[in-house]
Amino acid sequence: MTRDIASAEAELLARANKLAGSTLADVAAATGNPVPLDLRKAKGWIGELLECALGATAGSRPVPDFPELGIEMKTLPVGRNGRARESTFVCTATVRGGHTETWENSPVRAKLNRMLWIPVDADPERPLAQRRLGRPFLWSPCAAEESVLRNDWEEIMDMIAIGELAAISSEMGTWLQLRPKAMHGSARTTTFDENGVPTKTLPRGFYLRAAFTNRLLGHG
DNA sequence: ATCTGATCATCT
DNA sequence: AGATGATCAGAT
Repeated sequence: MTRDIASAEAELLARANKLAGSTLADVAAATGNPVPLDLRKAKGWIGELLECALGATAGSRPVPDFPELGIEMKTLPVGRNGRARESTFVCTATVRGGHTETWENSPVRAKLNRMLWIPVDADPERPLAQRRLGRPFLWSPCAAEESVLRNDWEEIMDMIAIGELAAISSEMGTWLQLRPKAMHGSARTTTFDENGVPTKTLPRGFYLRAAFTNRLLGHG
């Protein structure tokens, strides 16, 4: 890593650190965003608020939030017990088969390679506006962690490559899992079955299990 | 349509 | 209570 990337990364972390302890109402006021009553119809609101506050530039492109730094930012909803309340969406899964994607050049690895995690109070008893941000931290997988993540990814992608998407269960994967990622249950995208015939299927995404993010929170 | 941001709601 | 399966909003 070059020195300017390293310092830009440190500067991003410093800016995120200044937000630690703020309420969502504070951040919303500073960025000129209204706070919704709850997240039922604004599920991504906290993530979008923090992207706005920190100046993420990726938009909805399938690249890390801070492309020039190679950093992916994620909010991490934490319950009163200090543990993650939800899995973490990583990115859409390429479900169209073909064996061109490798772990090394996959979008999953590009995002997991360097992440800025921002814990957020997600106590459902506390009104959204009063929830506070925790202390952000940068993370990259160590060799052992990357090996597990890579194995999960390869098992899933191997099944997709041979047309066995329909047989993939959400229970596959130690830390990475494949789950529906769609507007509703009748959404469809194209995949290829075991005979190579184009077939419609529910779009899927890769998610990190809470068992994984809890390790990052010190609850391994 | 398909990507991003995720949490909700239900089942076990 | 935890995990799976379903769903909601916005950008391109």
